[in-house]
Amino acid sequence: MANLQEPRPDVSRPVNRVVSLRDVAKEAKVSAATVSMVLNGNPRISRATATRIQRLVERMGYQPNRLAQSLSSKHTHVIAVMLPALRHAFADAYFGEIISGICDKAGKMGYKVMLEQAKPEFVKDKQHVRLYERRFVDGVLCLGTNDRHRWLGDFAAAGCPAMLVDNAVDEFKVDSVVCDYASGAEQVMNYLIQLGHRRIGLITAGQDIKMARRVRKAYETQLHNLGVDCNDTCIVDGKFTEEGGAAAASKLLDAHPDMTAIFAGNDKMAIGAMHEAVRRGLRVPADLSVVGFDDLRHAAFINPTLTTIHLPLYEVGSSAMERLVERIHGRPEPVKEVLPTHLIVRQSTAMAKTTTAAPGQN
Amino acid sequence: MANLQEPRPDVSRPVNRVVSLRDVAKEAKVSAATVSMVLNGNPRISRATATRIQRLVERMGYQPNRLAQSLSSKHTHVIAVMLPALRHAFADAYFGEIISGICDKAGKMGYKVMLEQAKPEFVKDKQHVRLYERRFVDGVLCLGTNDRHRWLGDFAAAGCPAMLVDNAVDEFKVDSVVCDYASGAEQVMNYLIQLGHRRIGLITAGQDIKMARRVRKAYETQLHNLGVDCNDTCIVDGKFTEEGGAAAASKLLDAHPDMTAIFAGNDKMAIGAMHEAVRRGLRVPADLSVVGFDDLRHAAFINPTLTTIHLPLYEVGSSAMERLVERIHGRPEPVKEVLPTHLIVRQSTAMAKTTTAAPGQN
DNA sequence: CTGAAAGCGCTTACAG
DNA sequence: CTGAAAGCGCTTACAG
Repeated sequence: MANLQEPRPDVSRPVNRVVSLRDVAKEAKVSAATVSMVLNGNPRISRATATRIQRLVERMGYQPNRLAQSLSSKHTHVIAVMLPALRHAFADAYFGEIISGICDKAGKMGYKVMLEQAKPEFVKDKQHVRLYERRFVDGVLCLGTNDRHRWLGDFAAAGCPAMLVDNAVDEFKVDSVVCDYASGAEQVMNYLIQLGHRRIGLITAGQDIKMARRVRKAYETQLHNLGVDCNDTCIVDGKFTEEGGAAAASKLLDAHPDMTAIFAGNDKMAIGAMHEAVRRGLRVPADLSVVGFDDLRHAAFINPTLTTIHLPLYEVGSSAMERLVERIHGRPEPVKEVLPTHLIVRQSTAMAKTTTAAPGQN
Repeated sequence: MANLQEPRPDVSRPVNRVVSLRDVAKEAKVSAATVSMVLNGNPRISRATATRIQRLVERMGYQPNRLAQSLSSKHTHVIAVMLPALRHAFADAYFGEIISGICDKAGKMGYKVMLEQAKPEFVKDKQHVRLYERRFVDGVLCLGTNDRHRWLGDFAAAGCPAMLVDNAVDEFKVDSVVCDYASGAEQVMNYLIQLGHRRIGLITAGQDIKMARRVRKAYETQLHNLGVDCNDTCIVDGKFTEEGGAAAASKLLDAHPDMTAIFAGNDKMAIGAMHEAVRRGLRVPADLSVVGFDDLRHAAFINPTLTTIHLPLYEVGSSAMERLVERIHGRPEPVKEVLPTHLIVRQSTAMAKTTTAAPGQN
């Protein structure tokens, strides 16, 4: 009769309790260390024991507690994505595309992704480094950075692996993976000039962002080489937004009624510019050509569809993730990766008016 | 002379090693438990010791290791956001707006947010529950779900706090916070009918999504009450995308050349529909009124600007986060929250052609 | 090839 | 009001 007690569940171990490494070890009559090594593929364990234990793990439905794993192993297998403190950062197709690349690659590499926003108090409290110091993550990917983000220097100081995504900052030695903005801007300018445009306006934004400065630089250089004088009234800040783009276009068109083309530093500003042009009764592209930069999804669905530079944002995210993990694993060389961009010609651009008047031109 | 050794740094403790609870305790000449309790605001510790230790913590720059904290305390203070397995889920303004609300609220509540995508293999391997079982997170927020997502039932079975965001599923008892889709659709239909529209097409999508079914239901009921016969050729699936919306509009306009209004189940499809209308030489809104659903940011920046239903997505995300934490803390009552929606009238809608012909109407 | 022990850095009862 | 001990669930040397 006393034997009847045996199958009774142990009170100190509720039936539904999650099974631990020790439970498996006990069941297999080996040490916890052995089970751990089997799970981690340590070749020291004999194939026989390994398969026997693997089966048992399967059968018992054992799931390692990652807190314990990480506490022991010192690796969290989590990385943080830092977004800028913009109200619509998460709803922004630009960041979304990068994050998509990051998450897909992370999944494949066995990493999890934590989302953070670089709000003022957050960085003031050094939370961005705490993320690493307190063992939330193994490294940080920074999106939407600019030169004023002095907290970027904190990562190196704390020994936290970090990488800038689609931007670079000279001041701090931080790794980066970026799109080739300079080449993109050159392609736009070459194309517009080929179409006969001379009076070309630039809607720029974020001159504290190195990549944006490169676009402006390329624009100025091309016009300069052409002998077109481009004073500052040809360049207006559009704040990266549709509203800003519309306002900037308004300023440009007021100052230069003869303007035949507008090159915007991103698709959103280009869309705002087109909006403003239409509001003024201008036809796009007949009266005004508009070019964007980004190739966001809906650039192909506005009216007219937008000529723009395609940025390989998904690939930039994916590659940045990969490089960051290499850094985490101790790769010493600094990373400076540049991915190619290319022009997508759609409906928002046409020959400049003056040139179309010339005979023999098609 | 032997005393000279004392200040020499202990070899077993590298100078740069991160300071631990024990280091603080040793320095303060109290037990680790005491320091821990001070940090956790346990009132058992005298004010004197508490402030003394707090100052020391500050001075030594102590940062608690959250892995150790979580392993002991059983709380991770992390929640997961599960996105659907769509290629552009992260770049989608709809999800972005919700995530924004979630992250802001999470930050305020001391929670971190982990990003996951419900890819087929992910859910097949039960990774969505593992997230909880393996102690990555304390709970899960599910976005973009539908009736075919049978894995939603796994959360309850595993005792994992979970919540559906902006959708509900009858089959499983999962909490939810949603926008009032039924009321939104009613507002659209009332408005269009008031404008004199009778031949109204519906571009729908995701009939395996309860919220989408509610929109369709409201559409059908309103037309039925009006005595307008609406056969199935008035309802076309647009797959939630611009392309799908354009194709759906094409079908609708082919089948019903007399159609004066199209109501799309989301803004993207509405934009696609407008695109198709313009392609056919129809003027929006003069020839065809188009109404969207979502009120995404760029709905106000397309041409013409889009009349649509505003969905409080940020608030839905924020509220879902709050409710989830309540659930994690043991709140027993199931959550079914519904947030109000409202019509935003912009430029894409006008009086129906036939009615404008009638005298005395304004 | 495997085990026993120590340790990761906290929190939580249990004493006093 | 505070301390010593046990424990969270793993991994990593150290032995043999």
